[in-house]
Amino acid sequence: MPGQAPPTVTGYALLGLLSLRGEMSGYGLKKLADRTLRFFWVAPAMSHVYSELTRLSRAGLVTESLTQRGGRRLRRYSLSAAGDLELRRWLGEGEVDFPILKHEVALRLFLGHVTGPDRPRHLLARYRGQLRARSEELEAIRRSLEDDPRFRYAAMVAEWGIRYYLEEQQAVAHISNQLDPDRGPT
Amino acid sequence: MPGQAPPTVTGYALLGLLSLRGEMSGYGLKKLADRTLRFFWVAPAMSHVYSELTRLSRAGLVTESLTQRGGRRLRRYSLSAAGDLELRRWLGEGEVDFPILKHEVALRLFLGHVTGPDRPRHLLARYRGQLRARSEELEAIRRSLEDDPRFRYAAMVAEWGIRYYLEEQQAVAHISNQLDPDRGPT
DNA sequence: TGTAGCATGTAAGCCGTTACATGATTGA
DNA sequence: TCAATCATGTAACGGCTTACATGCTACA
Repeated sequence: MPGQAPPTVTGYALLGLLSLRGEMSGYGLKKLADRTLRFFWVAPAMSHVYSELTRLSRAGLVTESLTQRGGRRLRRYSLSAAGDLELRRWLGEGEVDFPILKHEVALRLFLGHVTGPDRPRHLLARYRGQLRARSEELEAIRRSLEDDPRFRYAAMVAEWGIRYYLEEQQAVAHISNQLDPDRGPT
Repeated sequence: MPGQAPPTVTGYALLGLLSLRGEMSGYGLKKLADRTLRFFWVAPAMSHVYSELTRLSRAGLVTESLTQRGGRRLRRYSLSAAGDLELRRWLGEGEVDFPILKHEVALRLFLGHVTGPDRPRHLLARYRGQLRARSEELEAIRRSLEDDPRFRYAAMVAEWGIRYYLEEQQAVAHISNQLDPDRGPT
């Protein structure tokens, strides 16, 4: 069977979540992704999780177990031996892209010459609030990860994120100062 | 003419570049994007720039001027009055998404329980080198922006980026320490 | 009794990519 | 004269999204 396309990065990320938690439903996987992957990769849409899981299953990297509970069919996925191997292979292998940032706030600051300083100033203020909210969210998650050695690496990534959000708040404060009306540009 | 889809964010970004620099070729726009947008939005593929420009042109937001120079046709684009208006409208309007980060290094650290600490440690070291290179690149760009009030906002974004790369280097150092063999996890 | 959460999917389409194709100009 | 850079596109396709469709279960 030639032309089996390798999984996408998101596919591997899902394999990784399964390796962390064991058997899960697509729905559960989505919720877990929202608590983890979302902060440094993507928050995949529900439908995307399902289609990705279908592909992984066809490739033999996850196994499905279909159960009936009441009137509801429940499909649980877990990492197959082949999936575990393939995940390890991918993790050990070469090319890792430099991170990509899609930062609309920065884009709008960049275009400040069109709007004048008021608009970026306002957006920066809002962004700061969002950063605070995100910080708290992520800190709650990090606390929930504490003291379980299995989640040690997850906790490190969470701390990295918290640190980033903090620094970002300071950067925003600094820029807002520069945009201050007193010392302000046109 | 109903059903004219509004430009994408990247479309607006290109309008913004035109507003900053005036008349440019698709090729020139791509090069400019690589020195600016790349750091906080995307580095659009050459072909993407052209197709986006075609759409903007059809929507009347940019005007084309086709000239012949030797055996080569040169198509230059500039912001139309409608484009300028639409750009201002968009910049002034609501919803700005929270930044999205696609961070493969973080993903691989997150999955450290699969590989053990050596692999993330190695990737982190490489990442640090890339961060240094990027820092220098961006610092050169920022210097090229100095002392021109038109580029004031662009310079602020460049400084923001430099600051981010610096903080990221420190974070990486911190994490690498935690992964140190002496105090190391399994 | 109603609603929030659990649960599983299909269809259509957009944004952006890589691969392919072509050729002129500048300067070492 | 050769390579790098300038310059303009088309075709195919991939990853991910939104909108749509359906229905069970727990609990207030």
